[in-house]
Amino acid sequence: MSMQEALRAIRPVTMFPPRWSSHACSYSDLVDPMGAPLPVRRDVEIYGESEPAEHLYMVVSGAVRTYKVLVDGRRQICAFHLPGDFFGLETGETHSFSAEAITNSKVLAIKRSVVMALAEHDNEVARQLWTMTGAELRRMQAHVLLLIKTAKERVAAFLLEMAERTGAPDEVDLPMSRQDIADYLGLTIETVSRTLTDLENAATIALPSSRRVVLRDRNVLCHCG
Amino acid sequence: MSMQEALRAIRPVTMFPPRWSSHACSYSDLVDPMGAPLPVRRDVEIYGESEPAEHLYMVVSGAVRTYKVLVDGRRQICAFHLPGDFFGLETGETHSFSAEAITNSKVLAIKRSVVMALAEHDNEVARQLWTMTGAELRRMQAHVLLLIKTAKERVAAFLLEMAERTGAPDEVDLPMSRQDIADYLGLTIETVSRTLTDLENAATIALPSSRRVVLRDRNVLCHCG
DNA sequence: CGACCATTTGATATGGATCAAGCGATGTGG
DNA sequence: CCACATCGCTTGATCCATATCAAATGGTCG
Repeated sequence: MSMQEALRAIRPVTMFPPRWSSHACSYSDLVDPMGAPLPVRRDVEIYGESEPAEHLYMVVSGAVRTYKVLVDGRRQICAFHLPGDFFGLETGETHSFSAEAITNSKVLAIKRSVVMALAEHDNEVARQLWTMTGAELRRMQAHVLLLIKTAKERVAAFLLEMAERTGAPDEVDLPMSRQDIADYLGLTIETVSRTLTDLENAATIALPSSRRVVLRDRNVLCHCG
Repeated sequence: MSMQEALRAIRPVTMFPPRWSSHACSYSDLVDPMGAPLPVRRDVEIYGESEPAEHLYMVVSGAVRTYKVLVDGRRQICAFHLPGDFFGLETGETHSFSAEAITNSKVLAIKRSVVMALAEHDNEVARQLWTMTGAELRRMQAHVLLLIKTAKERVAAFLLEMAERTGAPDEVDLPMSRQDIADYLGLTIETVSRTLTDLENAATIALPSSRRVVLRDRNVLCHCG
């Protein structure tokens, strides 16, 4: 039985209606049992860093960012999570990041205790948990390699990554703002914007609108920028 | 039974004498079964990236670096591994990095197939594997946060990390060269050197020798540099 | 239409890279 | 035992990619 099958097999216990008001309280206060996919509105926090990690999550629709804010206010986005992606599966007792919906999204919240109990008896579930964490690790390793490259290389790699992950071969609809992209790539919005303009001028990409990118020359994108 | 106890319980099958000649062939060609700690000389490769990941490793003594070399020759050191640390435990079929001894070291090589078989029957071993990967993930996340900071902050954080990990409260003996540090922090040797000199001039650290650092003001080091 | 927000574009500043030279240990051969 | 080569590290001078500051543009919603 795969992880996802296992998760699906858990009978929804309760479904909470989407009636919290903006940032008033944390999403995770409300989602105690595992339930049906829950709507989260744009920019609403799903959990905060250092909160106890009682759940892990799967994106059903929309997009989620996990991030950390440094003391001086700088924000580093750790990852973007798209439909099908799990997030919040750190092994420790508390979350190491915060998570917010980028657009109105639906996420499935799963009680850690339930998964852990399942893993106890089902080796396959335990292995899936490990594999998922390993995939996350690989992504972080790739991110480290990104951060030592030039602005052009980072933006190009980001576009390729997004194209890859959304499945669309050479057209991407970005759910996130320039600020989100900048905070993910360790750049400023101005540099991201300028780099995109440069790529467009070089006919490597096209920008029908600011959130829509057409990859016109994957080859050039791959070989740096 | 803990992971380490489990690993200890595996009877050494063969011990290979340390008789390979420098880079002539990969260390991992020689270490087929799990055996007693094996000596690896300074700068000798333990495994290369994209080699099949047949083993995972534990540092017994010395220090190991895992790294990746980009097409243009830049090298990014992903992690330093000190005695007691495991490395090479990616979940995929092949290693995603290369590993080399920084100083003459001893490493324990463990067959993945043996560990996997063990994990199959022993939930505790499976859980340990997961926890270790989770710890690695956290370290990578911390590394990403490092790479968006200033040179001074990176160097300060590096010194604190090393002090933390070696256990010595305020004196560190660095096993690695300035180039290693630079490639870990995403800086140049010149910048690392200058930053250390600045910290010394500010009486935040002392440098009895280039490889030995005394932390004189942890507080200042924590609050940036 | 007008306010607002995200994005782009322009001008300037700067942190760290690069290029280049000097210095201090360690080791080797005469 | 000392000249000398080597290697890792430090220091200095200059350059450049990206940040920063500032303003213009454009799209969206009341």
